[in-house]
Amino acid sequence: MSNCSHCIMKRFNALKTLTHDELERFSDHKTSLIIKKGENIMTEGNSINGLYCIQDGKCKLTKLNTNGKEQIIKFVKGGDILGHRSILSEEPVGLNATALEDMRVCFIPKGDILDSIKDNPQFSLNLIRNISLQLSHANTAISQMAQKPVKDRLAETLLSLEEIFGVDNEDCIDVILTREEIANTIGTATESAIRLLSNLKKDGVIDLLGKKIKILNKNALKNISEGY
Amino acid sequence: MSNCSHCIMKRFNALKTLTHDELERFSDHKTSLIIKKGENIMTEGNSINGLYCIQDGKCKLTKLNTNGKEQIIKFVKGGDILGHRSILSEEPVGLNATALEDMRVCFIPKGDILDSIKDNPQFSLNLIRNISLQLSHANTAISQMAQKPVKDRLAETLLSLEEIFGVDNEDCIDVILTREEIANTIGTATESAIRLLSNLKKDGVIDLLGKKIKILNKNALKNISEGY
DNA sequence: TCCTAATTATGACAATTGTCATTTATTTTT
DNA sequence: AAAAATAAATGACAATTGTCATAATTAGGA
Repeated sequence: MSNCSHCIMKRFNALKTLTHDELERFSDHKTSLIIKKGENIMTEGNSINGLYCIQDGKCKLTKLNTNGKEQIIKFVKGGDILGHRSILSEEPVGLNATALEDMRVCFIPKGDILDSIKDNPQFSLNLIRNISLQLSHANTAISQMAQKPVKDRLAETLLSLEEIFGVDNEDCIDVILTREEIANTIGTATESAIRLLSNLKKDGVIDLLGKKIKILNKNALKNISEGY
Repeated sequence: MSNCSHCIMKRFNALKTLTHDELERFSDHKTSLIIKKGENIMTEGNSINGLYCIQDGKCKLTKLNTNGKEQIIKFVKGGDILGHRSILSEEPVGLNATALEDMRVCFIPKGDILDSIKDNPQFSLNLIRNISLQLSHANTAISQMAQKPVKDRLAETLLSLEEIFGVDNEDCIDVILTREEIANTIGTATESAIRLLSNLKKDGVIDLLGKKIKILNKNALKNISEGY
């Protein structure tokens, strides 16, 4: 099994402040998992006793609404961590993390994380910053969901997906989502999402190649996302 | 000037874990402020160098959208604290805090807070939990804004306002908001909020006494908020 | 108090968005 | 490769929500 000291994860996020010794301790106790597309890493309401480090692959964080609809709150990819909020707050997990493709994930037991939090103030501060930044993003999302029309939110979401996942060798946004998942991200009916995507294509702002989406005119999208 | 050791604040939130010595230190360095209705305690984008303890009065936390509309993210009242997110994350303030009525507020300099965070792990953990809980609420709000119709969101908001502020001696929700502020909370046009409030009154679910709102049938509101 | 300004309320209409039905295309399974 | 299942696309229509105009009411200042 690979060693945390050499893991790409330690270049990212809060983990980059961990010492060699701490990483060795993680190595000794960690377990590596393969999560298949469609499976959950974490499930809303469950409690967890450790931190998940995403080595590779993409997943969606979702919340099931009282009306039974799925809302996608956030996308997560290699280099990100999951579960730290739940560890720190000692609350159950608030969101489902569902793999969008096969994933490689490491699980580090809660005890080791708490030890590092105690010993390494910089580590715990970075965890707090991570949560704090998420709160800031969430507040922005509330505002946009509440006040922007669906078309603007779609434009915003496409830009944000390219920002998060980058583009592949054909300049398409490098993530595969169903139209339903796009609809569940912006908070609209699947048919509406499909129609608005078609309109954007007709206007030459994006191109649709099967499920792949290519942004042709980023400025136009930015303008649409701001209501012009 | 009053002493933090005897302040009602210390019964609430993260502050309840502070020691007598810490509270004395706070007392020595704190400043008391009166914030008039309509004035800002904090302003979006500004940096702050301390923690605000709300002694008395109510305020709204808002975000200005790119389209110029105000979105109300959260309501805050006596016993709550403001600014800890910004202190911990070392980022500028993300929201405007605007007084809904005259307020009494204490300001405790950042240095004292950071000292307590370092010395008192329980205090810092409680701050994290506070932020973490806010994130959890924010995620729920995203989901509801995205997927629930305006009527449902209004019902939800009325219940939540009564939960937060309680009722006065006439059983009205104990906060005065304009129709525009209600609209900015649920994310709709002022006229729509007015119309839906009128409908709820016509249906006998609430009563409207000027700006005061009285919930007559909490169960009916709960059902509406869940789409029935 | 009266006057002015702001807020609340309501109507009429337009724009947006959702729902249902159906067709076409794509993916998965056999 | 064919069949079955799933997803995407589109039309028709209904429901929701927003905008603009205007009237009624309330609040705040001279």
